[in-house]
Amino acid sequence: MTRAVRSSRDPHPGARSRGVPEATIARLPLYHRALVVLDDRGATTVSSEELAAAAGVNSAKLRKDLSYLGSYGTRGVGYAVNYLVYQIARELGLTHDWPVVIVGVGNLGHALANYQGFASRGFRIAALVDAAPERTGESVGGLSVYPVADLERIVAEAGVCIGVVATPAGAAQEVCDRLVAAGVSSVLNFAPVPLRVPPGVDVRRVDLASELQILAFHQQRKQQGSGREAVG
Amino acid sequence: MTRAVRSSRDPHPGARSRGVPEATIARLPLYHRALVVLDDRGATTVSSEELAAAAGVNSAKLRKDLSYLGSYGTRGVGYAVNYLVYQIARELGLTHDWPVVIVGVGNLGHALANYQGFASRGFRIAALVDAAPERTGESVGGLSVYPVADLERIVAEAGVCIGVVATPAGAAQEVCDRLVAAGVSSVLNFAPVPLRVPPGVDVRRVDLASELQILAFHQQRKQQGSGREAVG
DNA sequence: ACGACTTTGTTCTCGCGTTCACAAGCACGT
DNA sequence: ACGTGCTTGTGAACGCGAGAACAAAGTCGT
Repeated sequence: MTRAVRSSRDPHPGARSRGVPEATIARLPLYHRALVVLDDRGATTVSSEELAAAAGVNSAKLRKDLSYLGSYGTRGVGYAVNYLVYQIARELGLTHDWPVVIVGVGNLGHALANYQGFASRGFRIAALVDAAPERTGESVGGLSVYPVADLERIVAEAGVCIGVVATPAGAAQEVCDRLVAAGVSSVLNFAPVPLRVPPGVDVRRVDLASELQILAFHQQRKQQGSGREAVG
Repeated sequence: MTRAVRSSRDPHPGARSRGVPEATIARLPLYHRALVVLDDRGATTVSSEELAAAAGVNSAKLRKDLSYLGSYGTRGVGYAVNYLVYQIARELGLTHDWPVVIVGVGNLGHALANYQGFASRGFRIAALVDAAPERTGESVGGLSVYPVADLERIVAEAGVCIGVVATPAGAAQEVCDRLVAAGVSSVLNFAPVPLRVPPGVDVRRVDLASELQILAFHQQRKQQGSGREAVG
C-alpha cells in the first residue's frame, strides 16, 4: 500500500481532527462515494450495516470510523445521508477547490488528464507539464502542455499544493524536488521509485506493477497447493 | 544454520511462503526493483543498510522481511545481489509467465496496455476487451481489442488467471463476475466500487481519486494549523 | 591460526488497528 | 407517559506490524 510520510507526533490532545487514525482517513473516500450513490438513489437515511455493505467493510469498523468524526448518527435510525456526505466531504477537504499539477504526459499522464473522477471531487488540473519540448502546446484532455521550465511559475500562480508525478523513474526525484521547492507539499507518485522529501511533505505512492506482483504472489500460492485441495 | 524450524502448524518445512506476512509481500516488489537497479549498476553485493536506503525503508524492517524468505545473506558481507534478485523473483512468481486480460479500454485501459512495466516483470497482456462494439478490432499498444462476449473464450484459451478491471463503475461488478466464472482468481480493480467475489479470489483495488482525497485531507490539516506551528 | 570487525538474523517491546460485545440513547407504538 | 425494539457509539481484548537492540556468524587482516 502507499505510505504516508508523517513528521510530528501528536502535539495537541484537543483537536479532534488530529485524532483520526490514518487507516480511517484512507477509508473516508470509500464511504463518501458509497453515500453519494445512496443519495442519488434517493435514500435519506442509512444504517451502518447498509453503508458498510455498500462500502465493502465491516459495520463495526464503519461505526468506529465515523465516530472519530463526531456523533453524526441517530440511534435506532441510522445516519442522515446528505448530512453525512457533507461532513465527510468537509473532513476530507472536498469542499475546497484543489488545483493540481500533473508532471509527465505519457500514457499515464494522458489517462489522468482525461479522468473525470478528479474534477467531480474538487480537484482541478491547473496544468500539465512535460519535459519533452515537442509536447509543449499539445492539447490533452482540453488542457495545454507546458514545458517543465514553467513548473515553478505555474505552481506559484495557481497556488498548487498537490503535485502528481507521472514521469519515468529517472526523472521522478528531480521533478519532486522542484515541486517541493516551488511550494507543493503533497505529492502523488506514480513513478516506481521511493521519493525523498523533507519533513512536512506527504508522499503517496501508486505502483501498478507492484499491485500485479502482489496478486501474482498469492496466485502462485494458490496454484502450488492445487491438486491436493481446493482453496476455500 | 539449518535450524529445523518445524512448527506444528506448518505443513512442511519447505513451505516458507505460508509464514510471509502480508505487509512484507507488499514490499517485496520494492526490494526487487531496487535490486535490479543495483544489479544494472554492476553491484555484486549489497548491505541491508544500502538496500533499505534504495528502497526507502528501515534497514531492520528490510532484514526482517528478507529473513521470512530464508537466510540469503552473509553476515559481515551483505546479500549477493543477483542471487537475492532471483530469490525474490521466484517468491513473487515473476519467473512465471502471467497472462493478463484487461477489461475496459478507456483512458486507463489505454495507459495500462501501453505500460512497459508489466511486460518486463513477466506479465503478458493476453487480450484487451471492451464492451463498446466500435472499439472491437481497434489496435491499442500493439494489441487488438476484442468484444466482451469473447471474454470467457479468451480466459480459457490463454489460461488467464489475473484480470484487470478498468471499466466504469457501473460495469465493474458484472465484468468481475464473468471473469471469476471464467476461471480468473486474481483481480486488479481500478473501478471505484468494492467488488464482491467468492472466497478464494483475491481483489486489489487501486483508486486514483481516493489517493488524492487522502492527500487533500492532510493538506487541509497543514493549512489549518499554519500560523501556529510548522509541521516537522 | 586467531582475534577483531562487520553485518545478518532474531528476540522483545510497543503501538496501532480490527473486532467483539454491550451499554447508551433515540424513536415509535400503545 | 412509558416500555419496547432498534441502532449507534464505545470499552476491552486481540493480533499484526514496526522498530530497537542484541547475539550469532562469517570474513578479513595479521
